[in-house]
Amino acid sequence: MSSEINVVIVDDQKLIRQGMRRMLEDHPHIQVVFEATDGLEIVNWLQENKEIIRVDVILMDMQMPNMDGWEATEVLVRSHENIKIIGLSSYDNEAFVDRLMKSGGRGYLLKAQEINEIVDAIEQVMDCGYYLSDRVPLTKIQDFINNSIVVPSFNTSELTSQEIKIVQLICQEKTSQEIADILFIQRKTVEAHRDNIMSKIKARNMVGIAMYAVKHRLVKIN
Amino acid sequence: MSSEINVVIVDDQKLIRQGMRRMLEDHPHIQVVFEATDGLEIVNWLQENKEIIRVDVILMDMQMPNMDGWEATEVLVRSHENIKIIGLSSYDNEAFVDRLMKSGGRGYLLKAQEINEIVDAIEQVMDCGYYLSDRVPLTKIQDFINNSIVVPSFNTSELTSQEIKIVQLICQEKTSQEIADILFIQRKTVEAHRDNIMSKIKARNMVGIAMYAVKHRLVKIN
DNA sequence: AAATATATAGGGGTAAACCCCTAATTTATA
DNA sequence: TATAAATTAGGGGTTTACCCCTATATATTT
Repeated sequence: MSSEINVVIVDDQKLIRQGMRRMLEDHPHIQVVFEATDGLEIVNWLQENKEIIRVDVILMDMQMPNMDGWEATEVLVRSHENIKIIGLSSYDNEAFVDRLMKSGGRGYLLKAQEINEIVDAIEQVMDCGYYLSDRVPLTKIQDFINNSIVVPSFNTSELTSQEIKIVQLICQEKTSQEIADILFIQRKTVEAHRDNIMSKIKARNMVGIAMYAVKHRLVKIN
Repeated sequence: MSSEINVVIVDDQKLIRQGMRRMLEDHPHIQVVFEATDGLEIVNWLQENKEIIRVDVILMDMQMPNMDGWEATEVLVRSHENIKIIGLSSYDNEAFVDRLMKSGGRGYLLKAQEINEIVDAIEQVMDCGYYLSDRVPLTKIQDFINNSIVVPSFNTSELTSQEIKIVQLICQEKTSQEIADILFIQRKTVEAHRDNIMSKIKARNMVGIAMYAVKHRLVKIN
């Protein structure tokens, strides 16, 4: 399944970028399609090139001028939800990993790590959606899996905040009437919203809505 | 005695499977007869091929979608008692080892371990029935020897494999009729299964089933 | 051998979901 | 300010989900 993965490298150090690119060149199914020197550059570049070039994975340094890796990740997961961001850092720091994952990152790598593991990470992120290195303590991983909520402060997705409320209630197995009672609106209104949601996200039924909510982390999985 | 050992590799990562297979190819008395990507696949495959191919050892990853290594082990030690299952994981976690041994596993290996140790483990399991790595504290080993009763508690994943199939199709937004057509059974049968699933997992509707599937990782989230 | 679990399938009814449609008011944005 | 988007609500029809029930064959477990 992992055929032709388009990767972008974001790091302020040229040496790192080039080294990474070289190493990835040994893996023909991985294409480095762009290099950026900081968060701002990649955000702007994607804005202009999103229609032209498909980007699957971004290898993002954390410590960078102008806009650091965490900030850039927060911005990009909202505007380019299908791009998977893997953090890159010299520091094996738990708080760093934490923050990145909360920002919407899909994995965290150390620069000291071997190329195999980087390729692994890219492939695993493409296949499973996430990559968590062996080093990351298990408790952290479970923590992460359990609390993988990111309540979209902003308009994350294409859904409005009222629609998101309805989506969340649907995920709690509420019927339209129950949702109406909770939100003090009419059942017909809930149904109108629900139908809108379905056509927006191209869902066939409420299960589709629930799966969307999970995928876009609109709900907490206990 | 260890002549011609038939091995199955179960891991969701192709890289791991292929690497393992390659490494085992250097040992001509070990044959890799099948690769599966998750617990469900190996359970189903064995069901269909138990008469045709003899399987001696299964190298089973722990963290997998659909049905994880522990669940699969619990199922398989019941239905195929002569197959010896060696756990495989990236995590050197005592609780993981514990749970696997309680599920009926015969040994636990780290992916980081060298191929020699993996071959060792396979041979030792064939000869002695068990393999416990040097890392495992001695007390643990004695624990196992003393309490080497396989406590197959129950169906961990309270769902049967047919039910899991239906759950997965529900998560793909299929209607009962569509599921029936896919599984070559009647719509009424699918509905009976669905109702059973709902009462088992205490779901109110299909969204509840989808959320359960997510929580218990019966489905992959892309 | 008996009890239990699983997979199968059907009858029949109610409520909800689903899928069209229109349309008013409010809020945000160009 | 004009336009667009969001929120609200309703009419009406078809399909599906949901919730009872029974029942048989097979497989597994005790």
